[in-house]
Amino acid sequence: MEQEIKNLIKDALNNLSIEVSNIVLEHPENSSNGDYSTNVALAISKSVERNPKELAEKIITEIIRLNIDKNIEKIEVAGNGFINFYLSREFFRKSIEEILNNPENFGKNNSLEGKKIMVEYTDPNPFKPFHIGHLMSNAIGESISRLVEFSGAKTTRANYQGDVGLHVAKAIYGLLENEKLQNKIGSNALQASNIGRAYARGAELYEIDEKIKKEIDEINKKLYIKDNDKKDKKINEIYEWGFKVTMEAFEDLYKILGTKFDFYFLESMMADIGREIVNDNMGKIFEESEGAIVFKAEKYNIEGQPKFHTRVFITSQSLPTYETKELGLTAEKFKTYPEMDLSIVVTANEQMDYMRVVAKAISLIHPEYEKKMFHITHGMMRLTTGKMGSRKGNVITGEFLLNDARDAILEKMTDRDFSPEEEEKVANEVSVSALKYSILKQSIGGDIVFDFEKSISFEGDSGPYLQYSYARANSILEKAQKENILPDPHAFLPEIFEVEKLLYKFPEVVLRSAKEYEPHYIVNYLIEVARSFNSFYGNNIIVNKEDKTSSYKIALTYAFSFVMKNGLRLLGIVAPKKM
RNA sequence: GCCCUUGUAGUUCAAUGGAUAGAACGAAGCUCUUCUAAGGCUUUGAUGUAGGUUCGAUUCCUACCAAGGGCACCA
Repeated sequence: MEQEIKNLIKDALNNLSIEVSNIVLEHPENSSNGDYSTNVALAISKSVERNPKELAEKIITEIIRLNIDKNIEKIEVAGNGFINFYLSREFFRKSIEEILNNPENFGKNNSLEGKKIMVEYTDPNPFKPFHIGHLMSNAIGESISRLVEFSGAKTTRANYQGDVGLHVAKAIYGLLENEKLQNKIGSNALQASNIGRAYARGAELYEIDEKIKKEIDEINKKLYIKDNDKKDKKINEIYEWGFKVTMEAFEDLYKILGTKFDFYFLESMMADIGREIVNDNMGKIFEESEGAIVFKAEKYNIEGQPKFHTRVFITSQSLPTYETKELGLTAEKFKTYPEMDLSIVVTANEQMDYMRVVAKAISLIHPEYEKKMFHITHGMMRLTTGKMGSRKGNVITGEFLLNDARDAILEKMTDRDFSPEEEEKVANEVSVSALKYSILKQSIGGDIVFDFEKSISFEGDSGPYLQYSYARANSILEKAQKENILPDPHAFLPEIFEVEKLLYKFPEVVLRSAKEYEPHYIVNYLIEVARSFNSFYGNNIIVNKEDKTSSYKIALTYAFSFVMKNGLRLLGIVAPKKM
């Protein structure tokens, strides 16, 4: 429709001998200003030295003279010279029909058709808690994965995890100090939370006790021993158990969160690969400085662009830094998935600067990778009570949040007749939705001030509100089936509802969201759609044998439920039929 | 000091250079013998400061102020 109207305007301008390179057509915020609007008369009024309102009138006359198809009800001049297009009943009727004809695919686009994309996100570390920061990365990464998938890309999901390093040694120290924490009974989550506690203890002592600091450093060195015979048996045993149990606990969480990774990359594997790359490029890209091996990226600064800086890749102790591992990781990704067109990495924005430096180094080695790497950074989770850090132990784990949200939801669900399994399943789906929604509702660059109460709220601006709207629609559809009234998008109904004016826009919103990697456009759109549907629901009796237009209202309800379901899926949220 | 983010109702967030700057929470009121009241319907309130570009600026540019992050051997 958008293109048709644009062509119409273009032809009209042509006939008036006015040339315009780019016609802007948008949806007015307020639907009383029409369904589409163009500012073209305002934009060109100066260059043609005409009054914009008069010009707009002329353009409209010309459009009407040219052709006015039955999708357009009327065209008006408004404000200072906007031209507003009002779509017809017939257009909205057809758009409902279109949704019903292909519900699964409604909203898809082919902007990334055939592209192969890998998205790396979540990245929790074994031996450390899975906290709300990881939840944030997971929600964003999963949604972006689904957005590019819905745009035609073949998408794979990757997770990169720090299985070596000081944090492991700290956790192991904590476990050695308090053997009770090594209890191997209970769920993965329970065992993992004990390990998390051991980590917090170890991290605390590392800061305040010199002697313990040395012990932990010693454990760390032992962890790097590769020869099986020389390994410390006890430490090794704890490591194997701890690694397994924390990784499995993460896996349990991914299941609840709705993520399934295709690739797991471990930091320990990347060090050697990265080191080799550094060695191969000594003198060309990397150089020695103060005993360390560094990349002096500032040599590549470009006027007007953010500046690079020097980063250490191999320390003077001859240990590879994170930069080197990242180098190895990127190489490994392209090796694992050679036909890859785009490698997206989702991390917090504190990593932005050094990722730029690493990316620069990589693109000097592999110029063909330069355009294939994309780093998406999100803000930080901030607590209303202050800063959170896993070292300080004041972390809110994903487990804890999900459990709490689920308990609150279970209390609310008492009046539905669910089997215990169903109840558990739906409660999980609703709690995930509450949390994901509170993360995805804002643009991803900024920090999120995390309010526990609000994050599990079910009212107003929330994930459960969207799910609830879907469940209500579904219950109407069940009733319609029982009463044997079939949906009919051809049935006549003179009134055009607000919800109809929104439903046809879904594909545009998806496209924009995918192009900008911004799930919040979907969120805002779904809230608007849900609100308009709830209003429609409140003011109309939809299933009614006496009402000849009932079958159209049911068709509309179907269309809404399909859009809502597809939209929620893009956010990584499941839409339960009952709640 | 330099580089990135971000400054919008009391609070948390929206607004591809457009019209009367949208929601939600909070507060006040109304609404279930109709399909899920986790709902609907009313009322209330905001663009950090100073310039510039533009027919038009929350949006773009410059300076300042404020918050957060980053800038050599941590990740």
